[in-house]
Amino acid sequence: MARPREFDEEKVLWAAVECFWEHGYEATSTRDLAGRMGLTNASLYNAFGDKKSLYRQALDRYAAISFSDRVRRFEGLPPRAAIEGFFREIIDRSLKDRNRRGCMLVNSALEVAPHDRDLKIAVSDFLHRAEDFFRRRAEEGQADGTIGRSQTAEDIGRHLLGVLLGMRVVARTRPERALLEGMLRPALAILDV
Amino acid sequence: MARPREFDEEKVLWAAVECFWEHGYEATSTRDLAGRMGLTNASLYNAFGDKKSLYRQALDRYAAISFSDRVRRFEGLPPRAAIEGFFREIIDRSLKDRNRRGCMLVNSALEVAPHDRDLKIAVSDFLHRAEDFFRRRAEEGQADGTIGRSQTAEDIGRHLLGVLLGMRVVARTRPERALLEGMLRPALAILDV
DNA sequence: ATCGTTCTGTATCACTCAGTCTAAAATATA
DNA sequence: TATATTTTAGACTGAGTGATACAGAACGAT
Repeated sequence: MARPREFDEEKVLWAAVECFWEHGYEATSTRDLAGRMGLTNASLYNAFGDKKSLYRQALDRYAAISFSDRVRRFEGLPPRAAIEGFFREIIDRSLKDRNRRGCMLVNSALEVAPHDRDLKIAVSDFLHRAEDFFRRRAEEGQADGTIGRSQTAEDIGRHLLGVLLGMRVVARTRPERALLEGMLRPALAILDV
Repeated sequence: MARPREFDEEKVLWAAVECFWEHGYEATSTRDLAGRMGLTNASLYNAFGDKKSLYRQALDRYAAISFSDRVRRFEGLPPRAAIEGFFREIIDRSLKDRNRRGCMLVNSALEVAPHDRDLKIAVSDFLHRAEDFFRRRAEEGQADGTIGRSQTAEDIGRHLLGVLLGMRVVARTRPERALLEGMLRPALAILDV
């Protein structure tokens, strides 16, 4: 019925993800965004609403690609392999990340979630999902005897969530392999039978 | 020889700490700062230099009071008590923190350190000091037999640093006692003989 | 072909930003 | 009391902020 979009919504949204991911919410201006997304200010507001709405859409897209997808790829594996593989991938990604962008979800947990109700709920939900991923793997491993019972599955889930977030923080300031792997080693030892 | 300052530098600097601590660097304007510090824009620039310089001074002050002081209070205790006490205090503080400010050092590790060389060095230094605190306690505990040797003192230091940072992240979005304590429990179990 | 809708580009809005300038006010020394 | 020095107060700057208005171009439906 009307004139169609000239741009690829997926592509330009991912450009927004990269802006917000690297510089955070406040330090990214709508002009930076329009420039990197390759469209005008008017088109940006027309297609994505205001800045906060665009941030939310970018965060959801990031989460779908960088978090939900990872969970999906690992949750089918044997419990220990799932946990180890998950962390190994995080470490490798962190060390390859030349811009030290870290994890957009963690960045937003500190910068925007404490001051925005909607984003707090969204981020909190992702933290829950990461915790659940670890807890379920622990439950499975304890059931099939590949993971020990010295700690409850709940505590293992909470603990691994903590280690994951700690890695994400450290990776933005001290992306060192020895540090990240040394951080992980005792966590994996807890899983031993 | 000249007109003396009308304000207490310590008090107004602490007001700046609270601004930056709660809202971060970008979301805090120099007018917010001047207002909360109770002095004019000109006095602010005269006394503390530009915004970045003020942030650095605020961060150093925060670290001295909230980090260095804590390390000092616990490093004399028996190793296990030092580690446990350190974490218990973090948990209690996090749960009492109604504004969910978290830890200013961690906040700056994510927001400003990745984009500023000087602050990166400063924050990295604090991460090293936290890691060293835990590692030294582990060394002492392994020497006197109160901490097990299943993991090296280096890895214990790295791991506890990770858990600490993870707690600080989680506390800003999900400040729940069960989560924080469950996160810690397996970490302390690693210390068992 | 025309109408109605939605797009894009430009221009601009009112506002805030970090930072500076000027001049009056205040005080220690001489 | 006179002078030198520093702090105040508040107006001011130019650049940048998020967001909008408007005109015209591009298209599908009729």
